[in-house]
Amino acid sequence: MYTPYTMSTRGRLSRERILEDALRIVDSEGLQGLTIRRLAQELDVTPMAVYRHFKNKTDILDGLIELVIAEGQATEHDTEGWQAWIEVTFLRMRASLLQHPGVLPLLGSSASYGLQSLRITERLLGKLRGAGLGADAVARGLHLLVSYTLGAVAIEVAAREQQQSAEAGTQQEWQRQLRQRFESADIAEFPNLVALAPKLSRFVEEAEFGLGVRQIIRSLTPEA
Amino acid sequence: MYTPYTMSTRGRLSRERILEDALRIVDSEGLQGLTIRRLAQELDVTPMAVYRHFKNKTDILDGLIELVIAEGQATEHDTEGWQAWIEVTFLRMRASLLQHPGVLPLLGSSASYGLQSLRITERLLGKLRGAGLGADAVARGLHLLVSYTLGAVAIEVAAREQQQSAEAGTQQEWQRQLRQRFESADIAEFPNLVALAPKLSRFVEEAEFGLGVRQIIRSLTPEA
DNA sequence: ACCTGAACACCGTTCAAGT
DNA sequence: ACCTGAACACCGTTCAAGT
Repeated sequence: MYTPYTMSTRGRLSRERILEDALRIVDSEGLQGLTIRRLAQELDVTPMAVYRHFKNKTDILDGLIELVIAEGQATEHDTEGWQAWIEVTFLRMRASLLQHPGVLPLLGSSASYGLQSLRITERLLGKLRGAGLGADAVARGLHLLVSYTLGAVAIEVAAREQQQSAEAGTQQEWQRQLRQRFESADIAEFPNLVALAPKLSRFVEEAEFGLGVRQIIRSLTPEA
Repeated sequence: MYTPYTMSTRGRLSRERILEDALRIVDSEGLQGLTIRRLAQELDVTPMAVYRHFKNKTDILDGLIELVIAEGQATEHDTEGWQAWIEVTFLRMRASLLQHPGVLPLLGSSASYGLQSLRITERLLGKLRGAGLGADAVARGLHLLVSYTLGAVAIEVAAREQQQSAEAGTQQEWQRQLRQRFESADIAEFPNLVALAPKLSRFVEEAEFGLGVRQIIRSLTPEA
């Protein structure tokens, strides 16, 4: 029997395909653009079809985080030297999160204990222990690096959004607007912010993030 | 003319009173519990009355962040010594965010350029410059400390939620469940995670957070 | 100036039914 | 087994009206 509908180019539904479409929607329209109904429309299907593969919307959101983390392949490289390896790994982590800024708010909620996250953590712990660090230094080192990366990306995304909504195309224009805001404030006095604004606004660049990671790595090994 | 309704014990509407009620709802029911309709009900008012004071829901959410930051009074202390002062400031920041975990997802979105945030930043910059650090060290130091704090709190909140939803009352019970999950995983091999689990799960405590902050502070001053 | 009421265009999710 | 259709109890927000 020939059934043209089930043979359509879009193929059949699956967790994978649903998550891919969901991520595309989040990338182009933000997290709030992702609704079950909108997603179903993208999949050429009724909203309820999605519930055959995910138990609810939270389930989809948890899957999205895992997808982004897996896609990033943060630990899939063989950089020489454990310190350089760690640095590259976190640079990749940052890059993959920045590619999907919409999922960031999800990290602060409840997931990140998925299989993909655990795998990356396992590999990082292995590298740090292999470098000869003690158990305490390893644990604190991981915590410092992961926390710094999550926070830095969150700040970077927020800064980019501000910059966009302020219609400040260039960095110079954005700095000019920031300075203006500082100076016209109620208290009218943010001398340090004004003086350091150029340095502070540099932290939306990969190079500066890398310096931060390196500084943390350096602080893990008592020089001797 | 006596008009009992406007003299009610709840008083009149204002931005302040709306934000206070909104924060109470977020604290007790989470961010998704905060709806305009629910908020209006709490205020004994029609949903539309809220729109007289806030242009939309985003406006309310931005206000919430500022309220939490202001309430925290992170810089309102006079601890002796710049390093101790910085440490206390970030410990306070962590504490106030943990008191209102519901607002955390908002930090990763778009605000944090409000007046309260800028004031805290200004004071931190002043302290760091006063300690004799160069402009680059000050900028990177602030970035490291703020990023670390945001990330660490996000992880801490996620961990607490996981712990709660797993109905793991005690730390021991939680560790037992985690270990079980590692060992029953598909790949079945997370040796480092299993070995270090006790150390890793300690990072939901103030003392460990403080150690992280101190390590960053130490890395700012080239020992000499 | 400040609040109300009714309406519009959406949500996530349940349930019973189709093939 | 997998998908549909209709319905339920909600959303944020606009608009015109009341006092």
